[in-house]
Amino acid sequence: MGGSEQEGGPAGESSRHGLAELIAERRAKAQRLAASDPEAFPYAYPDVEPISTILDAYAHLADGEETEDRHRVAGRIAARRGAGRAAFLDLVDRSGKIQLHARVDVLGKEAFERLTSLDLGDLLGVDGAVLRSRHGELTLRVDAFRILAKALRPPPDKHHGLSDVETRHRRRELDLIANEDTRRRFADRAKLISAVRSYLDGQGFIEVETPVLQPLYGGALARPFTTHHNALDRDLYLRIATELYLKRCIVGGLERVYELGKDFRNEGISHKHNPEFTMVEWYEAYADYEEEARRLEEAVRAAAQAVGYSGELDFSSPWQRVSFAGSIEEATGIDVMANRDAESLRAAIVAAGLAMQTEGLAWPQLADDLLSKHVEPSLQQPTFVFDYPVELSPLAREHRSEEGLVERWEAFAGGMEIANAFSELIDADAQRERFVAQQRLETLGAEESQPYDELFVEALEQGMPPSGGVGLGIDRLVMLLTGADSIREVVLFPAMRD
RNA sequence: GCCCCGUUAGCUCAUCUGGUAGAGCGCCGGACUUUUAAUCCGGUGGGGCGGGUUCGAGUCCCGCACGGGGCACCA
Repeated sequence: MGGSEQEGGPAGESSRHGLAELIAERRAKAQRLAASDPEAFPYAYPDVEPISTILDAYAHLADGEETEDRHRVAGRIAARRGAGRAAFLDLVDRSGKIQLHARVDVLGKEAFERLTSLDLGDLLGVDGAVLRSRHGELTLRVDAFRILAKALRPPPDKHHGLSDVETRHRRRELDLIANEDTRRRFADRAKLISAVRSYLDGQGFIEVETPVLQPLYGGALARPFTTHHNALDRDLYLRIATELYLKRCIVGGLERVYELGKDFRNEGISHKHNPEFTMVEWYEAYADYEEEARRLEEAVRAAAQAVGYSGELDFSSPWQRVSFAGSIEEATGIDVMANRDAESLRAAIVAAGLAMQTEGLAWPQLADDLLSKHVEPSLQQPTFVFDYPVELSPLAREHRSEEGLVERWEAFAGGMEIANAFSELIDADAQRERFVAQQRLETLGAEESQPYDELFVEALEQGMPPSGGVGLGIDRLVMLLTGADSIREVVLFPAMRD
């Protein structure tokens, strides 16, 4: 539907007579039910079993076999067949779907008619005996039932479901009602997050919570959202990363910390980008980026296992490893390390005949563009890209043997970046210089740079142990492990225009 | 921000060159005691918004909104 149509006002309802009538029918039924029985809609319905446990427990039942085993289920009415003196209903809960057999000779005329006059989408609780129909469908013979809630609005099509992408994202509840795939995907998301937490917890990490509202943003190169604190009468930023605060926790001696939560970046929206997204960052004293690469492999493997991933990507260790400069040279023939200023790199790009915007870009942007446009899309299988230029990585420690590089990797899979890690820069004076260099880059045309964070530098001055840190994009990992091609499919309520 | 495509009933979809907009599901009424996209009969409901061209616009033109894809931006 067009987004311009707003619900609510009498004018809006009258222009959609059909829907208004449907709602009126359902509301009248709800009122009749309430009038006929003061307890028509109970406040609770205890001892409900998941449908799937009943399906599993009676998988052995032969066609036509009946039991007197009573079970209680509850869910939403998804379909209804037959009438007269017997009817079949499909009841759906979070775990699955089961058929109900309603018989007038079991329920009596009044209750039978009350049950069969329900609408698709209504919520129903049932006590019944398990049987398998002659057609082989596991079924509950309805012995007693409670109407739990009335759906005033019609549900999506019982067979075709809801396919309109816009409605699926704006009205996620309808998507969840109509599409089992959607329900499963978000259940998988929860399992994946739980697996990552559980992995880190098991490795001695402690989960911490650092400010979302920050006086100064940092830890990534991105534009922030700004907000305002009234009592303090000052502007604050929504965090773009948790990095700097987590490192202060490492300085403080917490040794292994992680935070899993939302970051906010005020940038474009795409199938890979939502303005608020979920990231886990972990930091670990006495480890370097090699150690963290191993950890990422383990964490992702745990996540893949948790959701039973069986797709094309091979997350079994060890992942492919390439170098930043080497992968660019292989893809484009350009040696970025031999062209260390914007002028000469731009010339090399032009000479190579690459269709790329180069005007006004500083060296780091040019080098990063080469990677993201000519290398990243081809990285389908999980791959680490190692050893980035120092200009791109103001928070990473200088490479132990390669001049001009830092010890940093990014992990890619499915043509997307999923993680980023460093041997952390722990030298306070070097960090101060990097911040200054960032400010200089900004004047050379960089859109974003790392703001100078004096409090962070002072924290480093307390002495920080050699450490490794990782940031892993949860939404993108969910995309990969559930086969979603858009981040909007793995975020329950993605950002949409009003 | 730019380019391309899309928007028809509550849902899923039709509607050849401009000429009274159809179906299935749902919902309402009726038949049916093992159906499963139940079936059968009858009924109900619609062109995203705003302009323009035309005797006549869902269809052609312009603008807007929203969505999808791409670019830019963005690790």
